[in-house]
Amino acid sequence: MMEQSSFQLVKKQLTQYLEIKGLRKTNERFTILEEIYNRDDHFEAEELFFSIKSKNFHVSRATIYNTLDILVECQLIKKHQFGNKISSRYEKAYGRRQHDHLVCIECQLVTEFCDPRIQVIQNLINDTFQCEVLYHSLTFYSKCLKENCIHRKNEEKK
Amino acid sequence: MMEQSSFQLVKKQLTQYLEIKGLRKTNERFTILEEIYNRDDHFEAEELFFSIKSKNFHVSRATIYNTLDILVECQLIKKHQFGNKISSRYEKAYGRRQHDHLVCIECQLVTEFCDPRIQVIQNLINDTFQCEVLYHSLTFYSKCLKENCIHRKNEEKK
DNA sequence: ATTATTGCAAAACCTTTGCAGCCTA
DNA sequence: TAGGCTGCAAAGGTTTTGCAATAAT
Repeated sequence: MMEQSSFQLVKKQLTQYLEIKGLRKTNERFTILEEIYNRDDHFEAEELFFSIKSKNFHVSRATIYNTLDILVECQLIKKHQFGNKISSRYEKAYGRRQHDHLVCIECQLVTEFCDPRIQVIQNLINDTFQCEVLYHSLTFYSKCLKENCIHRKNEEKK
Repeated sequence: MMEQSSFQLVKKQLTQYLEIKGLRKTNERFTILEEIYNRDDHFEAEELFFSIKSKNFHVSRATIYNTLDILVECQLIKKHQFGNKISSRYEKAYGRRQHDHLVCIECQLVTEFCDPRIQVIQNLINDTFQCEVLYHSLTFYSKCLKENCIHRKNEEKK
């Protein structure tokens, strides 16, 4: 879990963004931010909805989605769409270095990795097409890395 | 448009796949295949549905989706999920070299590119995580490359 | 007091599913 | 003629929207 002092920085970041944009500083928004920064996974909106609910806060789905959009805009979280699932996934972004993902095609376990070559490719794209890439998505798909994955076990049984 | 002789190869490919899998060779499946191979874009299921309809064939959505799944399985098409749109997109795959995509964040124009470095990264992932990557998705997002893009024009007006 | 934000439910959107009837094998 | 495939419509899952009530400024 993130240290309390670090979370204060994130909270301050959001406060500033809301002020600059003339948006309101509501309890819901900070509750959602805190729940996200207490997680360490790549979660779906629905999972966030239930994890907040389980702590006896109540925030509606509409507010969850609204706030997720805001947090993406101010770059406190990142949004991903891993191709083998329909719903979007999110992860906290503050203070984290650029990375990409390796996803299990069966259980959706997400593993992170960094590779500087992706930046080299991006620079080449910029030059070749005379454009400015704003962001990218790179995901590799393989079967599970998890030793005790139920799908891996199924495979061994065969 | 693909030459007729090339399409015959694709059709044969599908025929063989259906036979091997014990699936039936229906008119609908070949009609869909043909329509796909007459296109040169990255299309959505709904677009395919209407382009077939406009030619006075009739194929239901259920059959479109069913057949798209089959064509992905036998690798005659590829399925993509570009993050800024919800629905999946497809493109023909037969005889095409591996490539990735650059997508306009406003009008969704798709441009293709190749870079051998992605294979280098993939090999490193395999070694590092002792897994076997089955496929990948790499997409760069930028504003439009199209000279006469409506969004680009809007930008110039500002 | 003003008006952005919330919660709720309905709608929208893409995709899947159930089932009766059709058609391939 | 057996059963996989189709079309249709309904259902499913995720996300968005309309609107009245609430709360931040």
